[in-house]
Amino acid sequence: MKAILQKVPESVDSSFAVQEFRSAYFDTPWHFHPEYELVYILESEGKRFVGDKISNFKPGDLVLLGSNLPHWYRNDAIYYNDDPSLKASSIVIQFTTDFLGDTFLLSPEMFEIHQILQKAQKGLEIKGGLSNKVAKMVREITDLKGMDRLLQLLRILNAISKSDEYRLLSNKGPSIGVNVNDPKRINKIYEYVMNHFTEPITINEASELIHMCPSTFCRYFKKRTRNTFTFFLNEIRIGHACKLLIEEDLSITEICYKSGFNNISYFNRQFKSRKNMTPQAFRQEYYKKSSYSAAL
DNA sequence: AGTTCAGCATCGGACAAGGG
DNA sequence: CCCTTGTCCGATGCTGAACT
Repeated sequence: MKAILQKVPESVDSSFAVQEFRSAYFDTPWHFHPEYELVYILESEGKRFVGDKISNFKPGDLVLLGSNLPHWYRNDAIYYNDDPSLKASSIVIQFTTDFLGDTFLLSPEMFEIHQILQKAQKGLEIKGGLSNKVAKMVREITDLKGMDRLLQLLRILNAISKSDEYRLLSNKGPSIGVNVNDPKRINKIYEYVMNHFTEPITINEASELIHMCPSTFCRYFKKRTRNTFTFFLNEIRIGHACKLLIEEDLSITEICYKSGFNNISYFNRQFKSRKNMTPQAFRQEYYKKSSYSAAL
C-alpha cells in the first residue's frame, strides 16, 4: 500500500522528539517518515499495521519502528462512537540515527544499538520483562529535560539492544521507492475494509471505491501493499478472530462468523495457515501461557 | 471441530492502448 | 519513453456441502 510521507516536527531545544498524544482515537493515517519511532500505548485498543503485518495492540504495547517503515494505529470501532469514557493515548519518541552527529552510531560502543536499529527496520515488538523496564523509562523521559532526556533515550536503546525479549513484526522492510503521490486511494480502501471487515466484502465493491475494474484493482493493490486484497482482508479478519478467541467466551463457529468469514472450513484453513495452529489450539495455548505466568 | 472435494470466483501474467 | 489502466485467459484461491 502506499503510505503518506509524514514530516515530523522539529524541536528547537532537543535533537529528538518526545510527544504525548491524547484524543478520542488515533487519527494518523498509514504513513512513514525518516525518523525512528518508539511507540508506547497508554490507553486504547485496536489494530497495528507495520510493514506487511497486522497485529492487535492494547495498553502497554511497545514497538520500535525503523526509518521509513510504513505504519498505522487503528482503534477498534467503539472508539469512533463519541463515548467520552474511551480515550486513546500514547507516548512517542522520534529520533534519527544522526541525532548525536553523523558518525556517533559508528563508534564501537554503539555497535549493539546500531544492530538493534537495523533490526527495527522490520519493526520490533518489545515483550516480557524488557517491555516493563522500557515502559518505565519511557514514562520517565517525559519529565526529563536536556542532557538527562538524551541519556535516558540512550539507556532505553541500550536496554533493548542488550535483550532478546522482542520479536520482528514485519517480513519486509521499509517501502523503498514507494510512490508518494496519490496516497488517498489506498487509505480509502483501508478505511472501508476496517469499517466493514465483519461483513462480506468483494473485490468488485473495493474496486468500485476507487473507480477501477477488478483486475486492475488487484494489481494496483498488490503493487502498493505487496499483498493481495484477499490476503490483506483475511489478515485483518484472522487478527480479529484471535482477539475474540482470547477475550470472548464464544464458540469457534460464532467467532468465525463474527470475524467476517461465512465458511467454517475456510476459516479454519486460513487460521491454520497464518497461525500454524487451529483456532481451538490457539485458545488453549493462550490460556495455558496465562495460567503459567499467573502461577509464577 | 476439523477435513475433503467439486465447482465457481478471483488472482495475476502477458499484452496493448492511452496519456503526460 | 514511462506509467497507468483495460482485456484476456490459464492458474490459483475460495466456497459450501458432505462427511468423519
